[in-house]
Amino acid sequence: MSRRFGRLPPLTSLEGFEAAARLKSFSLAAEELNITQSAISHQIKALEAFFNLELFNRVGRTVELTVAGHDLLDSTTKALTTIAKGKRRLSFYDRPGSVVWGTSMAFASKWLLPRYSKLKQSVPEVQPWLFTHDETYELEAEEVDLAIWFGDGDWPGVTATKLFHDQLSPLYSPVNLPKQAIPNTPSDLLELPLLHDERTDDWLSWFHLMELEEQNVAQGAVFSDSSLLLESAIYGQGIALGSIVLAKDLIKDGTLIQPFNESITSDHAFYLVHSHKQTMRPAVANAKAWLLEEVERFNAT
Amino acid sequence: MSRRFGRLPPLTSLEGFEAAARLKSFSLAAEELNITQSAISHQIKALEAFFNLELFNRVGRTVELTVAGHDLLDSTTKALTTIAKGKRRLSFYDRPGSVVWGTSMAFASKWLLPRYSKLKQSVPEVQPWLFTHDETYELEAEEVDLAIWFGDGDWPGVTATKLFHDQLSPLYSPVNLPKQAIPNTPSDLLELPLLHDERTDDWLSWFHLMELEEQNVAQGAVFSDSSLLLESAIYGQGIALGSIVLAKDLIKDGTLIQPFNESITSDHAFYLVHSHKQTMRPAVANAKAWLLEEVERFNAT
DNA sequence: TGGAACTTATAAGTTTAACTAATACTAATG
DNA sequence: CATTAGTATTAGTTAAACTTATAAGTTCCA
Repeated sequence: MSRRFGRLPPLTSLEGFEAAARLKSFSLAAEELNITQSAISHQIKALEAFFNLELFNRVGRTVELTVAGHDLLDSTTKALTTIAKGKRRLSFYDRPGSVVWGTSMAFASKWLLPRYSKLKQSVPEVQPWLFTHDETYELEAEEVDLAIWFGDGDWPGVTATKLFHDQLSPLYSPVNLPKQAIPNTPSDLLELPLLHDERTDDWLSWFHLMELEEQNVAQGAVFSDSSLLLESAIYGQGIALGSIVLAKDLIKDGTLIQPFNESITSDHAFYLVHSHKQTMRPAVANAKAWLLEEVERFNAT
Repeated sequence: MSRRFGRLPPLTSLEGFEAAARLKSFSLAAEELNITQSAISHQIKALEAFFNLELFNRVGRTVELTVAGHDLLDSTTKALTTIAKGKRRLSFYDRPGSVVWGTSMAFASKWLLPRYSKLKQSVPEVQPWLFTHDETYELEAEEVDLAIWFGDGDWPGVTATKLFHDQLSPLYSPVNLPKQAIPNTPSDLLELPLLHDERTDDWLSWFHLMELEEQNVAQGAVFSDSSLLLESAIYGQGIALGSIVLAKDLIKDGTLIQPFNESITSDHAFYLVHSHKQTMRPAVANAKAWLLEEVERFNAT
């Protein structure tokens, strides 16, 4: 029977090599790994013998990687990173309830967080970790078990389940917005500070939907984060063209008022995303099931 | 100073773990790695102690991975694969001229191969390895140094340099096509067998360009590989709507005739692609430089 | 039902790879 | 040119990895 990976280089030496290559010094590498400089020297020598190649040029009292050494560093770093991440993943099995979520600030604060107590009730063992990040795309779903991304659902290498389409409609605070400012007709809105999403032509689309053409909507504050947009509206700083999905709870309890039923629908949606390559811990599977149920319930109301 | 990857698990044990997990047997793993069953047992135990987790359920005289074990297998396989590929990359430094090319069959046979002797002249030390593959996308540029891909140039994680846009025009063999069949006007073509690319509406586009609308072009052979398409035309089997870029040499030496100057231009182009993450061996850099020069010369004619 | 055929696990001893200590060597520095 | 700061080497030590031998448990089948 023949091995799957052929004869591998001495794996322990790779750790020393990586440190030496990164720090450009055998001594510093030795210090970092709490072994002697001599040990590093031996490790490098073993690797050089294995590959039958010089990995470092010894110039004076310094060392620098050869081209081959550089090449080896690439794959070594990648491999060790993979192992380190794997170790981190395994550490979650110690705390069997851990589920690592990756979501935008807005989704976390306006949807997920308000439902955490329900999650706790429904799946008591789940102990969530919440990682928020600005852009939908940034993470390679490696350390995150479940992510919520906003987009068109077309991401390679992941499993994406649509949760809900986003819809935008004007929203204001009945408490904090000055009484005389409260809008009765769509054109009243033009008298108010308009609060914008990053896509500043959304307001234009909305007025277009209401058959009010060619309005000047380029006034008012712009928020990169739609959670801040809603909060600004809550503070009475104007009228937001906000997500009625994210604001649903706030609308229900009267914190925000949606004066007109009309809303513009985005072609983007919120998706539940996870790696289809990685193994799913039981707690993660439970949390996923809970989320999908909760979304269904949410969509039904 | 603290280590970059934290304390790593015993790396040698990972190889044993991978084999045991894959083969679902400690004994078979031992056989594969030419060590004893006992050694595997110890390795697994060491890993289980390190992670403080069961990696296998021992059921009767068989073993099966736990969920955590499955998870660890994911990252271990990935890491070991990376190391094995890294080793393979380093092996090319032994034969310092090796350059691994990845191209489509068509580009290899119609463009690259005819120029190999020039490459040899210009960069004598280069010893090329040619990997052909059907689809542009399939390879993660890991073992391939230089690839030529056909597409829109928008691929993540790689450096892509445009070589030339593709253009399609009718082509036939003056020798093998029956004399009476030789076309004088575009509409003559409709009397001949039309040879197609996979995108079978290209012929329609060409007739449209010639202001001959709504023709029935759905006759004749279809080739998945544009190299075969040209060869079919060379054999006189019909008239191909072929790439005048790939066929340039053949047109020049009279093997193929391009009866009309008009050609349709694709929005896709040929790109030279390589990883921007991986280190480039000197021979690869030389080969790249040669290719770009050669393409410039080719485009100038 | 009992024992042959396979497993994995364990205890004890061995080998070998990895590491240390001490020192040699070399290049840079002031 | 001595000092300092790095790597290399040699020889010896330690600890990890492995082997041998055996135990203990399952499965299979006569």
